Amino acid sequence: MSRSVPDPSSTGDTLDRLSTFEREIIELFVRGAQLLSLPKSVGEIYGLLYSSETPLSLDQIVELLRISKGSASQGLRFLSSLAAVRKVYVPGDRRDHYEAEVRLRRLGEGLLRERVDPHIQSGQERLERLEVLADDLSPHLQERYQRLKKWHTRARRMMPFVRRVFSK
Amino acid sequence: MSRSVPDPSSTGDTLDRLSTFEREIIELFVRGAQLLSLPKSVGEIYGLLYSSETPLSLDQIVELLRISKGSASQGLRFLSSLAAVRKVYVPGDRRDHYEAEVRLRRLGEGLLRERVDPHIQSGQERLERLEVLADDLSPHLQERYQRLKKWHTRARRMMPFVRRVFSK
DNA sequence: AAGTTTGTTCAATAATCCTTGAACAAACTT
DNA sequence: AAGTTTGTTCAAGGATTATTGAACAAACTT
Repeated sequence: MSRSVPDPSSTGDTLDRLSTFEREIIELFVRGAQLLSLPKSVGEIYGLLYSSETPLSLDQIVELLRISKGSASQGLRFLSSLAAVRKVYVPGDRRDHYEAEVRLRRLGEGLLRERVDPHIQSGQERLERLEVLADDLSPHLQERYQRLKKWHTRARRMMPFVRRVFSK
Repeated sequence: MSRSVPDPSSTGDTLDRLSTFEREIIELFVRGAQLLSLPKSVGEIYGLLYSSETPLSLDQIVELLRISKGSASQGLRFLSSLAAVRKVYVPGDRRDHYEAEVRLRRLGEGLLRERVDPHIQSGQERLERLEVLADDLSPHLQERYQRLKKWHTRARRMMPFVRRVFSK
């Protein structure tokens, strides 16, 4: 199970198992996670799987990243829910192994589905519940209400389009 | 300085100064803030200004939302940095008054400029720093590196396009 | 069936982020 | 110039979120 070139600058007993390059890749995804306000561990796990040549099991991830089993388990579950990682069968090994989904398009789809769509949906419902109140409102609030509805319609119309940006 | 219809169901001494409708609008923006992982107070302030007929001063905001002066000040500063609110001159009043930028396009521009662009920029730099290491890498890591660069290029190319989505 | 491996759950802790309020500065008023 | 109004800053506290690790369950092995 050969891991790639270890960093010579690794310190003492830590005996890092990741090359400089891999660590840089991971950091890149950790920052990406920040941008999306996702936990650091999620970025780490995805980054590790992104750079790994072979699928990795939970305990390999735990060992390489030095995070707890709990974090790894939860992180993998989250990433699975986005379809950002998938389980792959490894002959002769009982453990689940994971690999990264590297097609940007699929990543985008998962994120939109899990994190944006629900908000658009709940905003939709909220606006609908306001509809009944909207009649006896000041002209100003009427205008603002109409504007909100317009935003919302546009957001909904935009979605399939945004999805397409990720394609190809 | 007439505020709009107070909610009849307001409880005791609180004597709410916001109508049901306004409160609903505010909650809508609080949820929106959540989606973007912004502080609740930022959503509240924007929601209040969005629904307000007249520009409001800091202490009016403090009073209406019952948040601290500090929160209001910081929230307004943040919203100003996005150009999501702007100061307006109110004759005969020494205080700054704020009103909401309600053009979706402008809001989108501010958000992209302040929260997305910097990340794309720093990712850019990070990738460039990796370039030098990229030569003596396993074929697999080479491939992943190329893919990352492709993502990045696409993200950059996408930006002006995304901006345009907000227009008109 | 007893023991092992594998992975999940969840309560406790750690880390992070938001809010408050008091102290301060700047600009105006008397 | 002393006092007031207006707004900012920031340390302390509160609230929220992430991570850990131990207990547990399920599936396999001997």
